[in-house]
Amino acid sequence: MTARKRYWLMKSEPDAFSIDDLEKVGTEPWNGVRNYQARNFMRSMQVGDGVLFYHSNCKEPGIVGTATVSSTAYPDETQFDPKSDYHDPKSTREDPRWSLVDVTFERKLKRTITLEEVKQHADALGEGFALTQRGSRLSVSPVTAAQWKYLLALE
DNA sequence: GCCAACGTTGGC
DNA sequence: GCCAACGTTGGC
Repeated sequence: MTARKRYWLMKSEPDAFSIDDLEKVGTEPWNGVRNYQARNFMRSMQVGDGVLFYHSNCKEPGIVGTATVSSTAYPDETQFDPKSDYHDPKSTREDPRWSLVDVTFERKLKRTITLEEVKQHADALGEGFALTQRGSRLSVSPVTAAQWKYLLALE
């Protein structure tokens, strides 16, 4: 079964986990997502899908690199760990509530494509792009092939 | 640190 | 099932 490659935007706070951190570890389980919509997007991911890595809640928010999805979704272990910030007492092993995928470093962009710059291209990106949609706080969201191409051409 | 936007929770 | 209260996100 091969599905057509799809594309995603994944946000991370660089203080917590940056593109440099991903480069260092190579592959990271994308744990801690506790939003159903974001979770559902991860559950629909396929190995090989492209990821735009976005730095949020920092001095210069923007797209800083690319990664690839390197596993399909599986249960996020941190939900079962009482000591974790991400612990969810309502989740059970029999019926895990939260999933994650593994994300593997691909490359850092030569420069940050800042949120400010992305906004200047809002019209070209069209509707339904998370970063230019007002009020969108989803940490995982879909990107079209056209948006992917357009954004990386800005680099 | 402020605050708008939005998701979740829980009383009724 | 409504909705007020509360918590979180994330730009600024």
